[in-house]
Amino acid sequence: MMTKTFGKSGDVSDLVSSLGWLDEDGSSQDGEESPEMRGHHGLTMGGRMHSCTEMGSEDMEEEEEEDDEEEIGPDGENAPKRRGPKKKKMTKARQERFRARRVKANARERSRMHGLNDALDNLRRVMPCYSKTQKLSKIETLRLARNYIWALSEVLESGQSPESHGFVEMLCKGLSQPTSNLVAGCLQLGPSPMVLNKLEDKCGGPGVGGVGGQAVHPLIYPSPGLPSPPYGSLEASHLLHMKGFKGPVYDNPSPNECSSGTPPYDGPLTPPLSISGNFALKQEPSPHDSERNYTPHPGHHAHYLSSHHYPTSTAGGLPGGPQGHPLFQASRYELPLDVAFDSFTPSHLLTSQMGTI
DNA sequence: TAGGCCATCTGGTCCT
DNA sequence: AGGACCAGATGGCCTA
Repeated sequence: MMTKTFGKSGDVSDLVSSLGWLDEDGSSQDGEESPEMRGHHGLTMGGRMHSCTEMGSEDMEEEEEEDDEEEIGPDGENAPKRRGPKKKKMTKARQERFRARRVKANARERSRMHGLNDALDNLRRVMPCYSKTQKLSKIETLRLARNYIWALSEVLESGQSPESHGFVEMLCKGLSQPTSNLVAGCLQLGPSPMVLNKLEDKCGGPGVGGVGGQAVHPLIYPSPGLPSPPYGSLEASHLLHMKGFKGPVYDNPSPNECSSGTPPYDGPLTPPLSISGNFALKQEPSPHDSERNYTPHPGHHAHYLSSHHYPTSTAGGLPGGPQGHPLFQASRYELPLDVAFDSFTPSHLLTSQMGTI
């Protein structure tokens, strides 16, 4: 591991261990270095450290000197004195301060990324087809969110029905095929009889409540006589109480818009109508709060990943690509059994469940 | 096995 | 000086 990592860097492993890199940040409580540290030892020491201002190569050479008080130039005693300001020696005290700063910075960075992920998770919850186990990837979540805002704005402006293909196509614009299939399946526009059967199994049948006693979105089970889900009032204007439905008002996207796996941002997509006033945010406790106290574990990645499944975007076709629009293809992606449509309630979620995004 | 996605560490930069 | 933010790099896990 270390030998492999430092293979190109020469013998710096001694330096690394002398600096205490293997046991920083509590990441190696049992004395083993974490995988992350393994990787970054090689990176830091082997390459980028040369441009580091905090610990430049000269400082590193100084660090190799166990005696803090000796001052020997990089090339030995006979080396000409450097011009310019003298670099501070990396004494042990400085090393310790540096490590302490680094440890704190790492913790802050972790916390920051956790916050970012929490916000992303909150965003997932207000997206169509939220599933606790089949989470959308980060990039797909952002794309779907963009499309969702755009589609809702279109609904408000043009009166387009949220049940139309146009609405769903707007939602799926630029998404990967698996995600598009997921959305289409959620909105019952895709080839989803099997999917719906699964959902019925899970939900107790169309219109019979939702997962865990939560409401089923009426777009999925628009049968008459369904109990009114506990939506707020805004969703009525957004999605559910659309009057004067004029049928699909969808403008087909340009042929090249969905022709790549990671479609570039196709223009400003400025929503025609501002709905910013609908975002009355109310923070709810995050499910990750209990994970805030980071306890590094060799298998923490496995633990995380084993409990989250992401629809991979590598499954071939792309929207508008050679395989055609995903909404009208045979489903290659099955919905998870626990897809929770209760989150597909735009306004009440926006007003009551939406955390800080 | 390759590719996607992820968490993490890290150094640089900017700001207070 | 220290914190926030960012991007690069790395390795692990999962899936096709």
